[in-house]
Amino acid sequence: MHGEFRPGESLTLRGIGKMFDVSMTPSREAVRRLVADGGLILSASGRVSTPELSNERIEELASIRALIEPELASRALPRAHIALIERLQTINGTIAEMVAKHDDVGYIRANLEFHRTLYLRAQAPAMLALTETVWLQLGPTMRALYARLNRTEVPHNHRLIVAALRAGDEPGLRLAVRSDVTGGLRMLTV
Amino acid sequence: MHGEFRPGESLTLRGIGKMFDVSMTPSREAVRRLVADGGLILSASGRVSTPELSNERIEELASIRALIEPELASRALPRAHIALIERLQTINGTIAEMVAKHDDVGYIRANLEFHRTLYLRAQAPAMLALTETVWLQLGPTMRALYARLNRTEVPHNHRLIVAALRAGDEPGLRLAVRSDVTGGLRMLTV
DNA sequence: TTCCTGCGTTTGTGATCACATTCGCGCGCA
DNA sequence: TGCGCGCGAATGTGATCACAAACGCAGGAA
Repeated sequence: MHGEFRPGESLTLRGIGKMFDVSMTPSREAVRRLVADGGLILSASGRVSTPELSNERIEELASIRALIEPELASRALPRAHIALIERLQTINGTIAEMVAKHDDVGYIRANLEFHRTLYLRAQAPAMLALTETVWLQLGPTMRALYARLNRTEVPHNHRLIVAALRAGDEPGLRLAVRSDVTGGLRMLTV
Repeated sequence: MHGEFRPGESLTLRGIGKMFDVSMTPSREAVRRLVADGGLILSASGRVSTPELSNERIEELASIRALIEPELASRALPRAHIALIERLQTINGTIAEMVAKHDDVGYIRANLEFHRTLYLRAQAPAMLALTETVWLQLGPTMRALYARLNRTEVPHNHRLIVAALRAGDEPGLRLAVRSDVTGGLRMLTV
């Protein structure tokens, strides 16, 4: 999910086991879970690798994000106290640090934390879980994107999201979230 | 997904293994996969059971269906030839049979097949997979519902869906799908 | 009757093994 | 130089085992 693996990277059960000092059994269970969620793909012969998404698939996943995430943001809006908004601004600060350090994985992690922090307020665990499933599928691909473009600042849409939250502007919030979600992924499709 | 298990039913790895004449290992992997998708829940001590959904959770899952499924139907609409529409009507016939036989599991299975057949035309595999994840979570609960109410005919909304497809009526299709999806689940919340 | 306490049984966990399949690299041939 | 064949290494699969934890039922105390 955080882009620690590149698209198409292949993994082995024994290798994963060594990473975490466990035997093959726990590796297999973890892999099975990730495969179920689309975070890893299983070849016909049972080999495991990170997904290499086609452009169509990327667009589809972006559509799903554009469908669900504005809804989550909208549900979070009535419950967004000032403490939450400040927390989001702090995370934006972290994002700025990651941009400065050119830490791609850190950037993705902080970016997703921004969204998750907001959506947690929606009190919609199943919807959030579904969204995280989509993030999981996009992880390796997002890494490939952010490594390519050279960001200089925090995404503009994050500031728009915070502003809309402050103003209680529901349509503005939906639009800002939608733009933030589709904006980054649009440049993924080569 | 098809409601073969009641909500809160508990399963054991060794028991599942016996069902399919395999050892614990394949059972564990299958269970892990279903747990990842929310089709089964894992207690703190590792015991496995089917989920007993709260009313809030049922409403949330219904919202997700109401959000995604009209989108899938809408994407399928331009590609819905006459052959597809006839296939949907055939499935409606199967549903009528299941109603007559009071076969709850068969009813759920045919009902989901109706939706899946339509959505497959949307050419959106990730979106369909997400939707099936939701169906999976609702499976045991749907069984509990359909066993309770005594249906006498095919759901009216299924006929509306077919009519909207024939007419190429996109707003009507979205509405019919949305009604079909939320209608059944509304009476679940006791 | 109700609650608590033990204890035997059931259950999940992680490790390990044998085996069939597949991969990938190098050799040899054209 | 390019292509196909073959063999050894690597990999996933399913089974089994030892062990610790949890469960659930029975018996006893209040």
